[in-house]
Amino acid sequence: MRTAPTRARSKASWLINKTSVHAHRLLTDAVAPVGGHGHHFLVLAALDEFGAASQMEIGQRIGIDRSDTHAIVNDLVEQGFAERAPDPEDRRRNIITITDAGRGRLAELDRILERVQDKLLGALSPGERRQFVALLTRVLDGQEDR
Amino acid sequence: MRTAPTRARSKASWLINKTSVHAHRLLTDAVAPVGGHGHHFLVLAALDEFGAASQMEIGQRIGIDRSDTHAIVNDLVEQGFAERAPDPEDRRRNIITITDAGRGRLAELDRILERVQDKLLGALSPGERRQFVALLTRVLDGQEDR
DNA sequence: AGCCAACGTTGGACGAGCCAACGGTAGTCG
DNA sequence: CGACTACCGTTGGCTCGTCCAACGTTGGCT
Repeated sequence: MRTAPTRARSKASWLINKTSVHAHRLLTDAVAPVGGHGHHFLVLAALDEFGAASQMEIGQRIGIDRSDTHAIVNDLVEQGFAERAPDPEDRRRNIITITDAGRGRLAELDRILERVQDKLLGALSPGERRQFVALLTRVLDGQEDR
Repeated sequence: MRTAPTRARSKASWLINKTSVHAHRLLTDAVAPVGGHGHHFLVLAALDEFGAASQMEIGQRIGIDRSDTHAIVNDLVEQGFAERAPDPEDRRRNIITITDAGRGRLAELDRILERVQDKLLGALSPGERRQFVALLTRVLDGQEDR
């Protein structure tokens, strides 16, 4: 691997984009064998942590478009990891509920993703990983409210 | 903005992917007004730092496919920022050379990208930025050689 | 001479993120 | 009550970045 230009390697934006490609591939490769998808984990995590919610709310929480949320929820319902029911109090909405099988699936995906973190952050010590995640969180939060 | 699930926010892979979307948008938005492209900067930076090179070598350095390198070099040649000439010693190759105008363009894009870094890392102090870039570099390098 | 590898070029596949439009529902205001 | 507006889910499609396959040309090897 020939070295990239110094000017590029000093730009955080370039480092992030390049690393993101690797991270994304690690994630999809790790989750594909069990018939999963990166977004499945996010939706299940949101349902588990915040309880049943409308598709709109889920999409806002995990930061994806409502049309994509629709497709992900379809998958989860098909696989028995979530249930979709119309909201009796507001029939415009669907209420999505996580099932017991869904909680099991969430745990499975969580374990898989933890291994992905290990592969991704293998070059860092545990302390550095925490530092990295902390800095990254602040960078991301600084972007979200604009 | 509703908060994302804790499980997601603790995963470096998710943070990186999400931040990458913001970084990429900041980059393209900043570079579009001058008729540029993120990859233009990379190719020019490689030519400036390592001298004239084949398209293959450029692509390997900045980590993009040769077909995409082809398109980027086309742009740069059209705009007068680079020149493409067949290699007299190996006629399979093209030798790409940066022009004086190309060096000026590189400086312009570099200034623009520095402002992008400021927007992206606005939440971090100068010392934290250096730390962040250092950690990110190690993470990326750990992925490249696999 | 014959075979294989390298390079540039072209075309296209694939997924992620995003947007527009529609029907159905709820809330609001005259 | 009726009209208007806003919201949600659903469907379809657009754009861009990344990647791969195939081809013709050229060079190296035996």
